[in-house]
Amino acid sequence: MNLIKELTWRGMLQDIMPGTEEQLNKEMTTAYVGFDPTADSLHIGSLVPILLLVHLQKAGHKPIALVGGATGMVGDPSGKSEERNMLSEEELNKNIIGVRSQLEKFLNFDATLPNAAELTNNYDWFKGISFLDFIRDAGKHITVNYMMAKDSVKKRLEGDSGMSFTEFTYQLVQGYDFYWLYKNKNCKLQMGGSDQWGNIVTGTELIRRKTGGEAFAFTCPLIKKADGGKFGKTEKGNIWLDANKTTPYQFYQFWLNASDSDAATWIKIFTFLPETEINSLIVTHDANPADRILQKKLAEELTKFVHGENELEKAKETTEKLFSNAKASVDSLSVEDLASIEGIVKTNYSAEKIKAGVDILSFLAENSIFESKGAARKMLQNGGVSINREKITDLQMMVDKNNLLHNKFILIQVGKKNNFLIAVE
RNA sequence: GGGCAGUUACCAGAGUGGCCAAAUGGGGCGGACUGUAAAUCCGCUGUCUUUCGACUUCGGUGGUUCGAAUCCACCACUGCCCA
Repeated sequence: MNLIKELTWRGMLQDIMPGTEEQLNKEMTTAYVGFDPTADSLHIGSLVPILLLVHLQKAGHKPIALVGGATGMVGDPSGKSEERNMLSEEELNKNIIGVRSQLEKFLNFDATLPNAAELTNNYDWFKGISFLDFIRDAGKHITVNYMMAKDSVKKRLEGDSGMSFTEFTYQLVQGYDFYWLYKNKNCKLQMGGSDQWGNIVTGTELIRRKTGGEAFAFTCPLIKKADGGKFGKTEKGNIWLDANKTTPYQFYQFWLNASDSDAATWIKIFTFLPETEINSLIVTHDANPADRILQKKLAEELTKFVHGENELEKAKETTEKLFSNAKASVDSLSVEDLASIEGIVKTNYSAEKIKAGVDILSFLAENSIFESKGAARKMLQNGGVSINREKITDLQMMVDKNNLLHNKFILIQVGKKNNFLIAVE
């Protein structure tokens, strides 16, 4: 399989350095992608770089995932309009462990393979390099003029928040990573998001000047929504790959909610389905967009990829229960149905209080569905709250045992998509 | 070290003594329409609260004033220029 051709039709190729394809065709090539340990889990924004590594390995090359323990301490100015806050070392270490364990799920680390994946942490080599060593070894080979010409730097110089020396140095630090991997692991290729292009090129430049060797690079486009919105953010923040932070159900829902135009682009990027299959899916989808064939397939494939078959099934079941009969009365949900709903917010509530009756505002606030009664009131007035699928507009309403489903549950919806299940016992 | 400009809510950005919880735009949330899309339209968006009202906000601390985001002093931070 030709990696470059594969990535091209999938729309995963933005910039590519001349000679990269030849290099890949010539021999098994080692390539790396860097991941930022800014949080203890990766989110779906990191999914594309991960997929680059997976595709690379599938094509018979050797992937290295680099966790930026050192670079994380510096802070990448790319795409940032302001100086970043520094993470404490402790936080950083926690994050590195989290990120590392996730990457392990997606790549094949079987050491018997010639192209087994590898994980590295650039802190391992940076910790032994002194500042003086660094500015002599790396700094001497790259001019400030060169570094200033980078987009990430230029933007910050033109802006009005300035840039610290620390962040200015970032590209050199990242460049040194590439050089180090080139020298020690025969890594000749770096991949990443297109915002990384500048940093990556500094690396190839450093390699060329220090060793006279040749290194290559390509980047993938940054994923955007068709309406220009930020990808991967919802009202609840990032979509994480960690099931504890974003449940598989929420994860599944995120993809299911993709717009038509996004779904067609995303299914190529985020799934491994072959071109012919995707094309026919698109045709089917266009014939009847309301069925959302693309969204469903996208959501299925990805949830399976990230969380596994089991979790996918559960996510689909929950979706089925909460949405497919949304118009039907709640009575159609059995005790088992309700008890086994997974992935949504569940809370317990005291049976005594229900027996006595609670006013709706207190009830919503006490169950942390809203932060305060005031917030609950506003939402109620906006017509955004349903109890057991019936829209509530009466602010005085009392919640009591008549509202219990199967004597035990209360199903609350805020908006169309936010479901809460209260178990009363 | 010197000079100049600035710091307002999630972001951008108006407001330069009372009509300011603070314009406007973006973002976010909710509603209508739909397909759990997109586009469009409508509402909400400091906190708490029985929509009364109370409380806390305009970098920080003090002050002037009946009254301060607005005036004064000092401090902090940021940017630009000079050394």
